[in-house]
Amino acid sequence: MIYVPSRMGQLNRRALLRRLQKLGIASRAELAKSLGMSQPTAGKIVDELIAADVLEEVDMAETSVGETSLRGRPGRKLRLNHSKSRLLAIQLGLQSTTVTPLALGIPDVDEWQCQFSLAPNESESARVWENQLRAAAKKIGREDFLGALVSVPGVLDEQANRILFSPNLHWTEKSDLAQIVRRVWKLPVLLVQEERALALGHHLANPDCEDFLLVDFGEGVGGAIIVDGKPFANPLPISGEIGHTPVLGNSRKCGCGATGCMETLVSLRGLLESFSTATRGKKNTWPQLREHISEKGIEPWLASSLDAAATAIAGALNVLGLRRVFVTGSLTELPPAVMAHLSQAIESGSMWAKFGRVECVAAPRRRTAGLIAMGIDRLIVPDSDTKSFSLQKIASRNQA
Amino acid sequence: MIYVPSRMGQLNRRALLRRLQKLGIASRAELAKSLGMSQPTAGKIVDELIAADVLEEVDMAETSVGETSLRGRPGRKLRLNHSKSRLLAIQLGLQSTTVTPLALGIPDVDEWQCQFSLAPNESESARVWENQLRAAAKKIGREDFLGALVSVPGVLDEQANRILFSPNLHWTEKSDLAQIVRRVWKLPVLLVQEERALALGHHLANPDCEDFLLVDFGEGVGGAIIVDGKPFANPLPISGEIGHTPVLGNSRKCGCGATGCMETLVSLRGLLESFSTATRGKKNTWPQLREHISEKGIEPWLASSLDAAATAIAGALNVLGLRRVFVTGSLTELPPAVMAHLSQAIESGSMWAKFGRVECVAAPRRRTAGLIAMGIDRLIVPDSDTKSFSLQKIASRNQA
DNA sequence: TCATTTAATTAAGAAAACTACGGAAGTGCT
DNA sequence: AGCACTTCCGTAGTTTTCTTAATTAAATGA
Repeated sequence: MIYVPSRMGQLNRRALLRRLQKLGIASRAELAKSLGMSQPTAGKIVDELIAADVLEEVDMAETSVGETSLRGRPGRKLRLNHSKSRLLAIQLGLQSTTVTPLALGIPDVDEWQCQFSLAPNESESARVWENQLRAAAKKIGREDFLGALVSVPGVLDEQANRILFSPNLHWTEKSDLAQIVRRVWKLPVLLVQEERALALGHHLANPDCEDFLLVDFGEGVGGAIIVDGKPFANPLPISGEIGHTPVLGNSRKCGCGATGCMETLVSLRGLLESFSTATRGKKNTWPQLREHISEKGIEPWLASSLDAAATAIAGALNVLGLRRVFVTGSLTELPPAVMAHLSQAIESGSMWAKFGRVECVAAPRRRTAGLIAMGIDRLIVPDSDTKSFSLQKIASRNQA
Repeated sequence: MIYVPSRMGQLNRRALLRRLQKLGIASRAELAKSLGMSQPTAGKIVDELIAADVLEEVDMAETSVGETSLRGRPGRKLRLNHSKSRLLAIQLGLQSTTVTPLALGIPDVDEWQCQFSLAPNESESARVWENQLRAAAKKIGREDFLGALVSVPGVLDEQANRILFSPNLHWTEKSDLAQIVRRVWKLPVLLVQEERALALGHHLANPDCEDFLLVDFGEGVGGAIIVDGKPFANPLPISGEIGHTPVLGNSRKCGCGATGCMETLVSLRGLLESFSTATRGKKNTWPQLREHISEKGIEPWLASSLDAAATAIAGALNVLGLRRVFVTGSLTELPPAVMAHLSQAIESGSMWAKFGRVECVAAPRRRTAGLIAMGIDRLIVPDSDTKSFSLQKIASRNQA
């Protein structure tokens, strides 16, 4: 059954759900007080969300929370429905695709129920992929999902739900991925840019961090921005493309077509290329690199690459007015000296370091959490796109 | 008389006023249709705003607008009140301070009624400044202003209405400028960061441009960002600090305390320094530079400085997902080849250029327009900071 | 057991939007 | 000029949604 937002004001519903995400667990009364809305309003919204299996009441016996004020009738605590799979998550990666059903609770680690590989350069990739999805669909079975969320790499047009540019998975540019998934599951489908999913996931798992830049090092270098607890977006279907910041004096060709992009230096391949050159071709694998660094420390060739990344990141921090960077991916697997160097270089280039502290720390990739966050935001309490608020009109429109 | 927002929902009022800013002139019916709200609602809001002297009806005889649908009763057109000074604008510059009353209509060029200079290194700058303001107050007389808007350089904490850091006007860091102005005029006072005012002004004058980066070249290099027609902001009192993006290989000391900031290369002083070096000290003035460039074109020393600026700008565009840059200030006074080079360099580093066009054009400084935009946004239709929307509560709170 | 305190629900009322309708103010045709 | 037609704007009454106030529920501690 698809969740149909009934007439209650969406803004309050969104606000309440966001707040609950932040608090993790809370009672109706706590939510009402914390949002400044009346108890009856909060109560009604909660009732609706429970009826729609979005929230669930928690038996307080099982959870040991000391937060409760000791006197008076204890509140019935609420949380995101942890016990029922409401979303279908699909991750499209370079080598493999994974699929899993998800409840709305925040998973500690990413776990995928199905995994299958797509041979690269397959002539009919889209068709093959669809068949693999069908197999996964059989395995997973029919639950009443609210929608499917697909994490995809590349440049994504969220409005049109289409991939504009994907240097490593060119076939996705021509196929309508959302359409394919919809054919298999007959659900609302939302494509989510990979890095943005990571950033959202980090935010959902660390709700106190409301403003940060996440930079993911892998095949390329991608970024995503959370401002005010929301993903930063704008009309252009591009954002956080920090890996393609030009680096003066760098002449490597990038997959994007340009020359000198920062990611040609610090992506997996970029680092290995520099490593190979520095060792005169003797060593060129990732484990060798790791070992090499832990023995020799940060050599000049590596320092200059890291500095290039730090420059781009510091520039982004200055322009965005942020003070926190979370780093995920390959760089976090190298000896800690690497992150230390990067962190130090970012700090020296960042304006905010003159007033306060700039943080740059490693973090795990939380893709499924990000997809959940997106699902809640876009499927469960959708934002009626209308910028002008005629609340009642919007409500009635949604009802239809 | 101070404008007290009465009970009508603020969101709709904001939306309506924004739309009218965008349209310039429109009737109640046009506004209602364009916003998707009902005519009675739009009518009521308009009536309120007229009563508060924020809007005025325009005699259609005088304006020749062909837009009107030819049949039916013609609507009574509305626009921002152009005939009455509602705001007091103050511009705090390095050499001089200027003051002027402003109506809400968008001025074509900045005009300031009073101007006075503050000798640098004055021991009691704050006190002297206050006295100068008092003189200006006498000259301007007592109109019923809604508030005062002060354009200030440096790093501004908008929340606290205080200057955190101002490398060229250190005395402003210690004094409470808002308090000083309030002592002179007894009005609500709003400090506005200089570059942000420029960006807002550009937006108000060109309402179709809803997303852009503005870069101002002068004593330093400052930037400001408009996303979705609104100034981009976040918790940190810093943003758009594009001039302090580190440039690899640049070892000039910056006023901010760091080394290698981009603005040490392309600020007025930075350019002249490079110019002087390139001509072995023979030439070092701005007119000489202008002439030199128009004779010799873009020499390598200049090209590399411009490329550094372009790199920072392109990086910002990629991260923010923007495709438009407006450049104001000194760079626009140089021969057109300079802007052409910059524009070209930005394009080659920007991701969006691979999908569509990236624009980089010169624009005039529209500071007063920016202050008006800020005044409308923050004084006339203030945004109740509350993020959770309990519309009625907010309304009653404002009433009190 | 009962007063106290806090939570949740119910009922009644108010705010701000909406729809529907009617008069006003134009154009264009006869 | 008169009349049909169209569009604008305001009034009146309705609907939606939130609020406050009152009530019931569920705990603690004397």
